[in-house]
Amino acid sequence: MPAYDPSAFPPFAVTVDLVVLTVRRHALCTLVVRRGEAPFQGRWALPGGFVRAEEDLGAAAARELVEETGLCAYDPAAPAPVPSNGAHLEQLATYGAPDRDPRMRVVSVAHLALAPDLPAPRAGGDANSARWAPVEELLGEDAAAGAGGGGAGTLAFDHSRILADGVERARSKIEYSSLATAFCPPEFTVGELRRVYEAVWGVALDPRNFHRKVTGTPGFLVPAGGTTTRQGGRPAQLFRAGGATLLNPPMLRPEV
Amino acid sequence: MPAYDPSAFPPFAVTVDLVVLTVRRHALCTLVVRRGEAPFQGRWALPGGFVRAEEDLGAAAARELVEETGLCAYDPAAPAPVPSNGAHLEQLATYGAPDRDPRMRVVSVAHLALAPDLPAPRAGGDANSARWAPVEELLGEDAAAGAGGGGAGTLAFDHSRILADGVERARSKIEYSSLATAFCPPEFTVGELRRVYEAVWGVALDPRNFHRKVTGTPGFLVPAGGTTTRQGGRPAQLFRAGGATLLNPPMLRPEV
DNA sequence: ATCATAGTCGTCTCCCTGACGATAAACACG
DNA sequence: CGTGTTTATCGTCAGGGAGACGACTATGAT
Repeated sequence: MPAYDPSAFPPFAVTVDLVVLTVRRHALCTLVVRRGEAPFQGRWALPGGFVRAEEDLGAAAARELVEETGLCAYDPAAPAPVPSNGAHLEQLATYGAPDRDPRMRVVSVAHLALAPDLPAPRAGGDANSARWAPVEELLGEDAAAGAGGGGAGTLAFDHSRILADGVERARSKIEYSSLATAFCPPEFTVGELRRVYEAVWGVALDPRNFHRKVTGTPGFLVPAGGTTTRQGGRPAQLFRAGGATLLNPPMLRPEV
Repeated sequence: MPAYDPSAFPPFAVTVDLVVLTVRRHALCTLVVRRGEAPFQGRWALPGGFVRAEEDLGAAAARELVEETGLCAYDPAAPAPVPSNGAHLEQLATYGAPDRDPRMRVVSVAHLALAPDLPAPRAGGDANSARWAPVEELLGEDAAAGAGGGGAGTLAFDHSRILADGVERARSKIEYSSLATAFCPPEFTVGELRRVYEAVWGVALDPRNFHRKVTGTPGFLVPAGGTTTRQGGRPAQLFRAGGATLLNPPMLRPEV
């Protein structure tokens, strides 16, 4: 085995790609930007960019998140003071197939961000080249776009795979953590939280059992001023996310 | 935002580091190698190495695994034919703090490998510079080594963090998947599987309830010839891993 | 023969969950 | 102003799974 030689290593570019998920109009959506350049020109892609020379991976992801959405990533270690435009950010996985970028060897550290519903995307200054796309539309949950897998509306590079991995991570993680509150504004109702679960999982949940589960789990929700708001029918109690991060026992998504 | 310019990117080195876990003598152990060079010379570190120019990340990890242990990583997609010296291999996370290697900017894609108990480590030809170290000894589950966190026996670089993340991944993943069988030989008894859980979680489990759970979960275990073996008392039935990869409902580790 | 060690089968109770009835509090109508 | 609709919230009930154990079985060690 060759010795660890700092001067003889293959040159890599390292980027971060972002899977930014939100719930809009009862559907799970992700932020995509239109490519203006050579490979996959005109196709939609996940936002991302190069990691700078003296920048940590998480910092690069947070920087890209601000540039693309204006969202401020909050540290999971921090206590309650979540800014109103805060988003959950975590590392997802790293993708480095030799041919994933035809121009050169690029290793991309994908990150997953969960954000509450936002007014409109602003692509770092360039408008209309970014949008919230329903995940179902991009992934075609039902075997999209004929043979080969490279359907019409599929994302550039291996971004479809990255998106699929990010969505699956989000779907499984809200089972056993309180992460679903990251999709909600600072104060929210039980019904709003339930609609988040329904949108992410793509299923319908029983309102009564859901209410019992989330209000009965200590530390999950704390009443926020006991106030109410309206969204249709009877006013609902407002909550904010409690300190608990782990849901035990978990709330398993219904099978089949 | 600067355009995607392939010729102007900061130079990175990309490596893979391996958290190879196994269960030896009732204890969760990991493979560590002794560093012979400049930074952290003489300290123990996780095995790893550079990703080659035309090599996929997973391939690089599998190559390192063979070089260090002789273990052959099997693809999770593959069916039953698991080689006797096969190991589970999956990507863990990527670590890229700017100062994690004092010599240059190195981004390391850590991987997690789970292997059955092996005779003895062979460090790619170099013996006695590799060993199976009990995880508890390396991580000091009980706030090891005074202040600062850089205790006496701690690993080089940020490898203690990587190891901790890998161990936590393994601990949580055997809850809801059949991954614990990766620590066992192709044929094993329920008691051996239980001792794996006990070693990984560091708890004692009720043999009766454990037996009921694993034999009652369809697809988890399949009887292997109905044969028996001895390990002390009454002979036990032999099983091999079934096709099921997900455990539903999960087997949650006891709290506190 | 007796003991120690493991494996395996049962039982009992508690808690959680899914299914679903019932009530409450707002709004949109006519 | 009543009625219907929508949503929130509380209750009830049956079934399943898990923790706590008792009991029995089949080996080897003494």
